[in-house]
Order: sequence, then structure tokens, then C-alpha cells
Amino acid sequence: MKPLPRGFFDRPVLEVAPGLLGCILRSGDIAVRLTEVEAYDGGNDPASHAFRGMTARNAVMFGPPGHAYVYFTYGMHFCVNVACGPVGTASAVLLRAGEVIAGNDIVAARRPTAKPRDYARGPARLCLALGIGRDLNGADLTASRSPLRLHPGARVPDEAVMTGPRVGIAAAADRPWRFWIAGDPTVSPYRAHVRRVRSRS
DNA sequence: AAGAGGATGGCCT
DNA sequence: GGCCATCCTCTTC
Repeated sequence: MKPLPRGFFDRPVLEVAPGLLGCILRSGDIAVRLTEVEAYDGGNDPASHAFRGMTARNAVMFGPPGHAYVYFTYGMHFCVNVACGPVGTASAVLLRAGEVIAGNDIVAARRPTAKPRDYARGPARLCLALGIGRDLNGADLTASRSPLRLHPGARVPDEAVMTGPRVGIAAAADRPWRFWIAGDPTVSPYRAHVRRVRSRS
């Protein structure tokens, strides 16, 4: 199966992000079906790593669409984004969670205490499951012979796509740029559901 | 079910 | 020197 074409990512990030739900991220024999993503709008988005311009760390975000921006955080975790839009723009989609659909045994050996549902439930866990580290920063997700690729998956019906505020950020917390598949158990647990509105008495 | 706290390193002011 | 696009474990309800 061929990866998603470069042009898929050469669009506004708010169009790309929901379209990635249901797509397959593959590394070697391990494959993850994406169930949760977040959009970051480069220079226009105070929550984006690219908001204050290009640095050595975020350079991939400014490059061609469809390439992986991998960053290291909290002293122990990696997270992976896909650069979107034409060269010079720095928007990206953070891949937050998914369901391991191939290579389950490999992941199980790597994470013996975790339940299968949790293997890729969260951005750092997703990287752990797929073995994504610094070395994959800049990988072309649209190239057939790339070590990390994004493939089309079964279409997710529009009515199953939920949106809400992004997780764990202080700036621009009001923008509902997190997208996930309704009711999917592999969506990260921290804000799995829209906050329930309490009735006041 | 929800909150607190620790682990731990690189990036940016 | 402070701040993280996190996760795990432990405590308390």
C-alpha cells in the first residue's frame, strides 16, 4: 500500500488534522491507526513550537509538508508531528494517540506492564510503541522506502469526528483544535471527553 | 475518579 | 533558571 501523497499535507492544517484520523502510521512491522490528533498553526499560534520563529529544534516544521517533526520533552519523552502547508509555513499536526493494529507482540515485549489499549494512548506512548526517537526527526512520511510512513485508512464518518480544546497547553487554550474519534477507547485519557457541564442548583 | 508529585533533559529568556 | 504539546505511581475521595 502506498503512503499518503505529499499533496495531502500541503493544505491548511485544520483540513489536514481531521483527515488523519483513521490513517495508519507504520514503522517496520508495527502499525498504529490514528484516533487522536491536534493542529498547531505555526507562526500564528502561541501554543506552537514555531510561534517565535525557526530554531534548530523546530526547523522541520518550516520545511516541506509530510515530514516528521520529532521533539524530546520532559526529559524522557518523544512526540511526533507532521509538517503541513508549503515550505516556509510551520503548521503541524501532533499525533496524539492510536490503536496498535500490527506488531502487537513487539510492543508487548517492549512494554510488558501496559495493557494493549494503552500502548499508543498518548503522544509519548505512541512514540514508544513505534520506536520513534530523535533519529526519525525529518523522516518523509510520504515516501515508500521511509522508515516511518503514513498510509490511508478506512474513512471515518464526519459525525464520528469530535473536536475540543488541545491538551496540556496554557496558550490559546480556547482553540478547539484537538480532533478524535468518538468513543474510541485508545483516545488519550487525560481529556477523553468534553468536560461535562454541571447543572447548578 | 481525580489530584499530587517525581523523574529528567533540552530549549529559550 | 524556568518552563515544558508527558507518564507513572501513589494517595484520597
